[in-house]
Amino acid sequence: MRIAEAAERCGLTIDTIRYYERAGLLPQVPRGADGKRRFTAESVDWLILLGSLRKTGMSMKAMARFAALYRKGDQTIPERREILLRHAEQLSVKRRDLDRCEAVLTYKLETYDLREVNKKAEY
Amino acid sequence: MRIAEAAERCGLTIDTIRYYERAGLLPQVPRGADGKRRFTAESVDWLILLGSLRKTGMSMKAMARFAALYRKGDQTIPERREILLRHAEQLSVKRRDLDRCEAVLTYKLETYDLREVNKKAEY
DNA sequence: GCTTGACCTTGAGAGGCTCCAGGTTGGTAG
DNA sequence: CTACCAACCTGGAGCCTCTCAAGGTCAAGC
Repeated sequence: MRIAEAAERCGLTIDTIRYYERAGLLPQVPRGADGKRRFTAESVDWLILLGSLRKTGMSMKAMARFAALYRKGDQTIPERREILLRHAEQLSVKRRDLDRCEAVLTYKLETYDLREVNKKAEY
Repeated sequence: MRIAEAAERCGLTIDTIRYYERAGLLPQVPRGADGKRRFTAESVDWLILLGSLRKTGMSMKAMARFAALYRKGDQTIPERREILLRHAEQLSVKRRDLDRCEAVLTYKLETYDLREVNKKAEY
């Protein structure tokens, strides 16, 4: 498939995909006879993985490292495994950020409500 | 209190606080006779709110809008309320991102494990 | 043969920090 | 008293991650 379809399937934009390629985050993107990029189901999977990692805060540098390991072959699986495991831990940190924000918002909204009540009570 | 203490309490860096002030995200930061910024418990609360919003994806532009409303006084509370409510909805979107990433990671780790098993079986 | 649409590359610009150089001030040690 | 140090200040450069615009190529359809 071509870049437009790949973009739609993985949820990244066309520009971002090209940017990631330039940055070395994609393991070789073959081109058709027309010079245009061709993507397979696996490369879309890879993009989805990258997108997930990125959206949840992994840096491009770390993703580049991950991609480099991938290119080196299966003997790097233990290390890649480690990277993903460590990132999975980051997810709980992120969740805690969300929880904390939720608490702050709830509190803030409550104080707004209180003020509304007080205002009404004044008249 | 001074900026170092405020930074420690709200979890932002000193640089970020100054940056936010320049960007108009802080409702007036008074200075002492020495020309240095002074923060109160409330301004720390404000910084915590900003930090929470930022960490969970609100843009600085939106936060600037929020700050501008705040400066206009209590009659903007309904609108500020709306902004926070809408952001609270964003939190669930973020949570879904985390869930999706978790699923992707789990799947990926499983395939690594499978390969390990297969490799061992080959010999 | 001309237009249209999907792709291409290169490079600039935007958003959100982060860091650095160089300067001021206030308190403490000698 | 003076010298020094820590904590602050400002302005501006640099970095990361996109995002967009300009200008070019190519294939297909009218």
